[in-house]
Amino acid sequence: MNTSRKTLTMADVARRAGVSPMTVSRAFKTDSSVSEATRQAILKAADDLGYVFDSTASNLRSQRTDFIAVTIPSINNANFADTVRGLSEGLKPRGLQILLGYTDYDMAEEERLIEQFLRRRPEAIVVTGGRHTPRARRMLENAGIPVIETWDLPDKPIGHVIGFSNAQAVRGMVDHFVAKGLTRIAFIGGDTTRDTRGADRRNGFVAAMQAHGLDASRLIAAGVPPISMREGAEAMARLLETLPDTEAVICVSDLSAFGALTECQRRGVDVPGRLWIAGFGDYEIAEISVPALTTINPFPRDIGARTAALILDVLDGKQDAAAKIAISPELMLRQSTG
Amino acid sequence: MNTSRKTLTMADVARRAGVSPMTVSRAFKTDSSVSEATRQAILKAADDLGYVFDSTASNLRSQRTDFIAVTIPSINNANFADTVRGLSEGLKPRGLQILLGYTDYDMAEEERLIEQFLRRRPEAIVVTGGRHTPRARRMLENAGIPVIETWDLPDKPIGHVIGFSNAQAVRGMVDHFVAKGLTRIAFIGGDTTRDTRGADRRNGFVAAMQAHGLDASRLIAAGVPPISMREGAEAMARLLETLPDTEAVICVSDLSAFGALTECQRRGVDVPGRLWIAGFGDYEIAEISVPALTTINPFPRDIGARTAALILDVLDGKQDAAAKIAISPELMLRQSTG
DNA sequence: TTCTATTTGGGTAACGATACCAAAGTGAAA
DNA sequence: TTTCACTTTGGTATCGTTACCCAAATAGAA
Repeated sequence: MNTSRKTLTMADVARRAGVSPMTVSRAFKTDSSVSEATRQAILKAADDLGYVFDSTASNLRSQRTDFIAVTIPSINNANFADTVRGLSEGLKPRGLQILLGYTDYDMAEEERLIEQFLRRRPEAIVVTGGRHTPRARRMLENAGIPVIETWDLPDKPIGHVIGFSNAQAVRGMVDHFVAKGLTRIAFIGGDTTRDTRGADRRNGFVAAMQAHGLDASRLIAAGVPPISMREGAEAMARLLETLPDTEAVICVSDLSAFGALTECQRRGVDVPGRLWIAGFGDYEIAEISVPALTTINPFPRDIGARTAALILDVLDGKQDAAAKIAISPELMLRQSTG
Repeated sequence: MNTSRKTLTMADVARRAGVSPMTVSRAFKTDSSVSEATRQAILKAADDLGYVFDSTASNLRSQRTDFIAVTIPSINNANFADTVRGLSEGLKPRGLQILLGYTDYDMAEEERLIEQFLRRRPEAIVVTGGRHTPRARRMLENAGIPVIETWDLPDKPIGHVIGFSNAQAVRGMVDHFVAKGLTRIAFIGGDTTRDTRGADRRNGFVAAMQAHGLDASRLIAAGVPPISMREGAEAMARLLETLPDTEAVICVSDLSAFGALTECQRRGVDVPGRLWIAGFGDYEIAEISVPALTTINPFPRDIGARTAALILDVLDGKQDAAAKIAISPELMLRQSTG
């Protein structure tokens, strides 16, 4: 095919099709005014030559990249993956490309990522959470593009917000347990504030317990966040040894909850007979494990879908004020809690 | 801060720092020849103004984007996520950015994605699997950049290959079961060839069974790939009803294997007492579930890390011939198989 | 002090597409 | 036929950075 390594440009295509480069440019845009006949001739010529449209030139001249920058804490998390899926499905019809990066739950890394991304001139930027380094915050404020914070409801948003209060969601779970007559409730989570949403959940747990006048000190720290199944199992082992009279455990995520459940299975501890276990996130495993896990569904895909819809509205000028969209997480009661 | 919406350029920074734009450009590259004093002054000036480097212009002029395009079947799969992690960690020190897209196990979608990506002029492109539409294959062949196919060992690679034979990996599992004296072995997988690696695994199962002179017809089709926990559970229900004398089941992935296991738990079928179950992928759940699942570890992270290393070598000109790197998946024997 | 390396900084053109403006072509109405 | 409204095509300059080439400054050697 294209054996010569010389770069082909629209000028080459234009020459072959007997038109001007300008017309070639138009032929490659769906909505522009070229007669269908010439467009087909041009696309044919381009195909014959093996021409590949060069976005880098287009980006510079048109000052549009069609990139939407998205940062998530981890690429290996089904919840965030669902948000990205919702986002990308909403953006695809408009030809917007996601520029995805993960911060590894590290705000310094997030700052670096945001800086790298802004250099690439995205049309908008979506970040996870409402907490950032001061410099990251400043960069976002001055970026001159729509900024959407997700998975949280920060007090002082940078721009748009689509999320929920992690603390309040956990409070709902605690309220439910207390209503069922439980008092000795524990929380399993990471041992730092690195995962800020995880820390918010723990804070929500403590606040809710205190609001009920209950002991909020049954906190099992299970290593550096994000904690997963293994850490959940280890934490449960410690819980069973140090606080054997615990009646229920709320875990920072379904993954740690499932790990905790497996530890009970290994030790012959009956769930929910002797101990209740709940998670967070409504991962697939929560629904299918035996027993199925009570959890909280924050509708990750919706977060993504609504973020996409918002971005399109803002880019279309249909939305000028900063939006604040609250998602209502749903308590999913299953067998692991009675 | 930067209230005016007018775009700042290097010329603005140059004026403020009292140097030429050319020197500003040098100050933003780490290895170029500017005195440390002027560099600091320039960076200070840039920071004062709120200048943000414009990659789009840089990309065009330098004909380098520092993008590595990567397509994976699904963003919601821990195996592929691990590969991406290995990749991005290997590429980060060189300032290479991953441009990630997912095909949803659809070759037509992969073709569209590849076309979109090539327009952005990446330095290299990594694809999952060795099967593509003819047009996608042609585009990759003519892209003029390194192409790496992963997670497979195709007969006719486009360029470089880093992967393993899915069929052969499953054959190892069958061999093990047969050596243990089992003969009635079933396979649970998706019901189309949409997931080509999944289809390869099923083919490997059939070939291995036939090689042993055993009945290879115990194939449970469990819906449109990729199948996950729920489909695994449904398939197991069907298997237990239609072929109750089955001694062992190999599942196309650990997720479906775990789903199958939960169905056994719901029905009181003892695993491994009455039935063995094995998966593929060595997901975290395989190690922690009760019983732990026998599986095959294809070292997804290694695939990514070695792909990154290969890309760097090729870009450095240290590697000119097409590499063919075979990963050896490891059989992980756990409690679910005796 | 003179002269040769070496470092540091500047000028100019170009990367390849498209925004903007203008002209030519087309068909219907007058 | 002429005019007008509209569609289709072309010409030119430009987006913001950097490759390339060269000059000035500085350092070190003789």
